[in-house]
Amino acid sequence: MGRPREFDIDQALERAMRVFWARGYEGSSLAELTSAMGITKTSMYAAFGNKEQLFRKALQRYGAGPAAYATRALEEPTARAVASAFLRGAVRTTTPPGGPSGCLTVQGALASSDETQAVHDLLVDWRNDAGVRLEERFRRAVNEGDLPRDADPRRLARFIMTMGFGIAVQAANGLGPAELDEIVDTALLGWPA
Amino acid sequence: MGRPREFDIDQALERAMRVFWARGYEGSSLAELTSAMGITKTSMYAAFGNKEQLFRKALQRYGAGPAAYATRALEEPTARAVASAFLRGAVRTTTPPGGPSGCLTVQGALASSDETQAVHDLLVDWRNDAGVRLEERFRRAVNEGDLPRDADPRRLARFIMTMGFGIAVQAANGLGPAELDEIVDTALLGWPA
DNA sequence: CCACAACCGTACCACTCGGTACAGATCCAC
DNA sequence: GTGGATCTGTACCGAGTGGTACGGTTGTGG
Repeated sequence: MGRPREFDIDQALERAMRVFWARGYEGSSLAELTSAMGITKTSMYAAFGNKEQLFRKALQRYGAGPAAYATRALEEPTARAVASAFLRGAVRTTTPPGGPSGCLTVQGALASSDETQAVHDLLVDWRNDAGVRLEERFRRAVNEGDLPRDADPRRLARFIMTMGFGIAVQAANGLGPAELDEIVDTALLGWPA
Repeated sequence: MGRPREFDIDQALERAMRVFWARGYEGSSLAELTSAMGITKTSMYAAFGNKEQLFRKALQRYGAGPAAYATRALEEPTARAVASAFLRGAVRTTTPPGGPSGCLTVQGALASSDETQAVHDLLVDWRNDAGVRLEERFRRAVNEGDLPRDADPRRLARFIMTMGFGIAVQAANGLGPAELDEIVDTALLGWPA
């Protein structure tokens, strides 16, 4: 039906994701986005709707790609292994050799002007969801006796999430994976049991 | 001498600081800034130079005001007390009852477009300086026998800074002081000695 | 009292922003 | 091969951006 699109929609989305990752939502202009995607504004609007929807799809891709470590970590056998895998995944993702430093979901829109509020809220939910999944995993660990009975899963999950966010900022600050791994080691010193 | 200015420059700067705090550098338009400051663009340019210099002065004010806890914490007698005071100060500053949540130096310009690069770099330096001061304090603690001889001051400082940044993100995410204090407790469980 | 210096407000500047109208190009189904 | 559907590029839109020119206003020093 009709003229087929001349660009690879997947590759274009990947490139848009990287721009958002490096520049944040507000800092990414349509000009830079479409230039990186190798298409014109018109094609972008036809394929993705508008800037906000492009960001939403880029965020989905981020969750399924670079941030998939967060979901994979939940499958580790013990709570400690989950925490460790989560944080080390965060380290690797926020310091990719050839890509932008930091975390898309943190740099995307931490502060919010009126018009970016929707995106801001979207990211708040995204980050909170990640924390909830971690909390549920730790709750399971308590039930399974993997964590002490008096351990507080919510508290532990919030602690790990806090470390993850902090790692994202440190990565944006210029710290490399080796230094961040040391920080993770330090953070896990007080881990229960 | 000429006509004296009709507004309180200190109060105007305070209000500008709060706008930057809530909106970030890019998200703060001159219209919103000057409206909050209660002056016109012309007066703002006459008094502060331009948007970037206004931000620099707002950042100075932030360091001397809301973020002064970071310097005060260094005066605590033990390394543990320093770490605790630092993080609890971060909690209180990032969750002010009537003010914007989060930390100006984190939300200000985490991601950087080309034109905000200067501000971005300024904030990177600011954050790194805070880490260095903490590191020096912990090094002193090792020398004084307050921390174990095999403790790594830089590593500990980076860990505490990471927690501070994470707390800022969690505050922007909606967590309150009580929940953040719990996280601080959890973080300090593994503190040496 | 008056000249000069500084401040204030309006009106404006070039530019960029996200977004769109429209015409031409390119394909598939019939 | 032709109609209709879709994609592409250009040219454009109104609104908002940071920043400024300029004339009117308000003060102080001589």
